[in-house]
Amino acid sequence: MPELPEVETIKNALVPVIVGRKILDVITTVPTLREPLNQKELRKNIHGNVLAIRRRAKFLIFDLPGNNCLIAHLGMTGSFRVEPEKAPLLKHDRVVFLLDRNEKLIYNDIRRFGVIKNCKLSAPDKLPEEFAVFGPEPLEKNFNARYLHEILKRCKGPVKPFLMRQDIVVGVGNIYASESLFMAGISPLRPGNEITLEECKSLCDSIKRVLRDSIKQGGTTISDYRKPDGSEGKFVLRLKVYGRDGQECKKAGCKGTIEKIRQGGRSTFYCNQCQR
DNA sequence: CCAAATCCCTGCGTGC
DNA sequence: TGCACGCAGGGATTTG
Repeated sequence: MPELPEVETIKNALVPVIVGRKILDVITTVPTLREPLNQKELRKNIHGNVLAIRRRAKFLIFDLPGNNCLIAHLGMTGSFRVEPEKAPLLKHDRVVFLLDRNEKLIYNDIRRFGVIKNCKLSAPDKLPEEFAVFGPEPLEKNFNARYLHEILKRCKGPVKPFLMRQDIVVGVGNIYASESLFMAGISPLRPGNEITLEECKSLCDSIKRVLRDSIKQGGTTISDYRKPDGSEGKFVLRLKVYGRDGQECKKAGCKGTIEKIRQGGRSTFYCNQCQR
């Protein structure tokens, strides 16, 4: 569930609380998340001052001394919170980072689809080598109509699943893919290679607007997602199609109905009238 | 080579 | 009330 706006919101909340603090120790409570949790490796490398917290794609990067960093991916149900050292652990608390000033940073993940690991960077400010496969950040200038058109013209299948591919553009998940296509008035069923440069411009702009608007609202809370302070993101109130199957289209003057279909094993929501 | 299907995991809602 | 089942979806892996 956490897509780019949710991860960005979490980063923004963690920066003032965590940057400059010292990690003293790491405790794991389960052997694996999506990948095995290597407690030995984590304890050895994840310690010292947190120099910065960055986001790339749906990953958080906690920069540490010695070009070490902690990589965190929240999967579907991951969350972070800060508590006093003595506070009891809750169900599904998977990794605990002991901090200075008698506090701890806790990673909770019901379904264990997340990733917590350490990584050595080639230089400060560099990204982990495994991130080389990622496409552009959707809010950066190198994600634009010309780029998207160039990619999509090689995509024969329906456009929507391609928007969720992290090697094409990062950070767009199931919710924002549906919402962006609605805003652009493009059907999720349209073959990628039939989408014109002009439509790519519209789609590109829509992706940027939807993501920026959601970040402003603190992300989308559907069920599990919470900001680190426990509050909910407000973008759910602005969703136009996601989760609205059977309801009226919200576009002014449109008499369409929101449909729900399955694409690539995921639900897609779209208006049967104003998305062509 | 590309795309669709499957799997990982837990909680929740539904129908019988 | 309880149980079986489907669904939620990020992403790696498998299958077609």
